[in-house]
Amino acid sequence: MTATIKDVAKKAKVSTATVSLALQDHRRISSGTKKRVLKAVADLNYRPSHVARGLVMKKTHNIGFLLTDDHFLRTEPFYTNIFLGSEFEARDHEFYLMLNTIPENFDECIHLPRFVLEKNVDGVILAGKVPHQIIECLEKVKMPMVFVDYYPPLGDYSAVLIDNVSGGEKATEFLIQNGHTHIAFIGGDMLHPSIRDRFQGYKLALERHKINLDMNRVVTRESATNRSSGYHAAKVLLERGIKFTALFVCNDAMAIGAMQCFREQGKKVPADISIIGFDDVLED
Amino acid sequence: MTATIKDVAKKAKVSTATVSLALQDHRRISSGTKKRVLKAVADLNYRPSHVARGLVMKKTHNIGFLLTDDHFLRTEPFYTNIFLGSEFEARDHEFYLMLNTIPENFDECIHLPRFVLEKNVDGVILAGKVPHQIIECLEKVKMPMVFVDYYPPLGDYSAVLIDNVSGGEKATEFLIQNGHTHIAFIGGDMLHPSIRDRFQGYKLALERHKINLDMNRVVTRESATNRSSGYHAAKVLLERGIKFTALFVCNDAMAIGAMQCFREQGKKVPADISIIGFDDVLED
DNA sequence: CACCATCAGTTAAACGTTTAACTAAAATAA
DNA sequence: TTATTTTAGTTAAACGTTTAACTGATGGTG
Repeated sequence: MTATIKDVAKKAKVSTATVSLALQDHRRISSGTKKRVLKAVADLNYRPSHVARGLVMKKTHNIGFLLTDDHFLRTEPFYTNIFLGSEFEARDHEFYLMLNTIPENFDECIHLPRFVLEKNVDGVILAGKVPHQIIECLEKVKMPMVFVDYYPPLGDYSAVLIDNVSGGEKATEFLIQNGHTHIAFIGGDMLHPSIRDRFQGYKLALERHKINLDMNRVVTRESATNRSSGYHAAKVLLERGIKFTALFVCNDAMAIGAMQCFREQGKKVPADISIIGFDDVLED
Repeated sequence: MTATIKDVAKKAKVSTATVSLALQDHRRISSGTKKRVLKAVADLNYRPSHVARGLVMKKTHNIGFLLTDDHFLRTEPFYTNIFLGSEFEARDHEFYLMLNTIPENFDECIHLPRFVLEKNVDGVILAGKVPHQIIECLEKVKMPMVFVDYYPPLGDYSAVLIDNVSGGEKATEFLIQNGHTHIAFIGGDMLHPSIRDRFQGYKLALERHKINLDMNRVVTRESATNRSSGYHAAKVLLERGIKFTALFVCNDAMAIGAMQCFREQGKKVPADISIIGFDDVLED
């Protein structure tokens, strides 16, 4: 089968310990021996077994990646991208990523991912909004955690976030810079902290420029944050018949939907309406 | 730390071998002892270590999942869905799935996934079209493989496929059944076997019903198979000014794009044009 | 009664690594 | 010279399982 450390040791005429140390470039091993070992390794096409190493080191070199299945399946590949990026980075550091989606209605710790139960990961990444239940469960077993694009309402955690307030502010600011004063806003699920923050940024920018906030130009009744809700929101906005020359949409998926609506209504983008989104998602 | 088999053995006052056997429900162990062991297991919240087990059994209970990164990132979550389904099924059988995306321009075996090199998977699933290079590499190391939604041009492999010809036939047949005789076809990347087969099904259905194939009703010049190419193809079709009351689009992503085009042009679906797609992808 | 099966478990080796503790030889210091 | 340190390795235990081979006890058979 595959070569093991013993085969390498035999071939290089040293002990397995020497092979192990040589591969770690340990100073205890002379450079001559290191060369011999490395040659044997190359000849036999040897790679240390992840599993065996994990067993003795009590480190699995695996990272769990948790998100709700609907996040994973979103048409807009936002979280898929985050997963992919994590995988690249993990690979660079010789880690594996194990994905585990969880149902949104995560009822009990019954569904605690196996890799947690089997201590098969050294820590987990939680992407997007996850049920609070699972956070508690993970905390109970002292599993190292880091959040991405979500911060739990209570507790003290490590998280990778973007500055949504400032982002929303900059987007709005950009429109103002371009001479717009009648700027509408379309939001989706306003329960989501990111969306709320972007709206907050929108308001701050208007305030700074002494433009007063007209709630007739704001549509935040959609419960989803996807294309079709963007489409609907745009329709609602048009039906109100109020003037707006620019539009800040809380994310790109909704922005795409909105653009589609405008196109159907014969409005040109950006000739008639300037639109700015958020996320850098491609239309197709 | 976590309980090991030794802790269980101690608590149940048996040897570790007995614990192991009891958990496998081995007939060598009396039911009384089994009860005791199971109780200890429950009390200590014990789960066998995936890693240690893998080491001795020479089975990792991991499955590699390989697809090209662009497949994974497609807006249309087709492969993401396949991945998710595989994960569910794997979970049911106590397997883990390790995803590894590969660049499309897979140049050399340099990029052979680590989990293959480290013998960290028992086999791999290859989803969608993958570079032939990697198939050869995997074959060289005798890695068990199964293809999903793709069959390599040469060789003899296990694969999970749908019957695209028959599917295309049924879709077209359905339109015919509903009284249509002027049925257009929109295709995407015609190099892809699945798309070609669906087109083949379209032709077969027409033939069976003595409707002759008019290539003016067929648009197959798009190189992509996504929303925007569907949009363009629909536009091309309309511009030809030829009559068609129904349309079979080779997949749902393109169908959605086509519908969008029709809507913008003021055509009602299905009042003016009946459309059938392929894949069961949700619009949003 | 001697012999053989069956039952219910235990012992110990094995899987492929890492690493603390040891050793033997060579170099340095006193 | 002897004592000490440094160098360059080796030995063996450990990680948490599984399982083939073994052990004793009990029961059945001729």
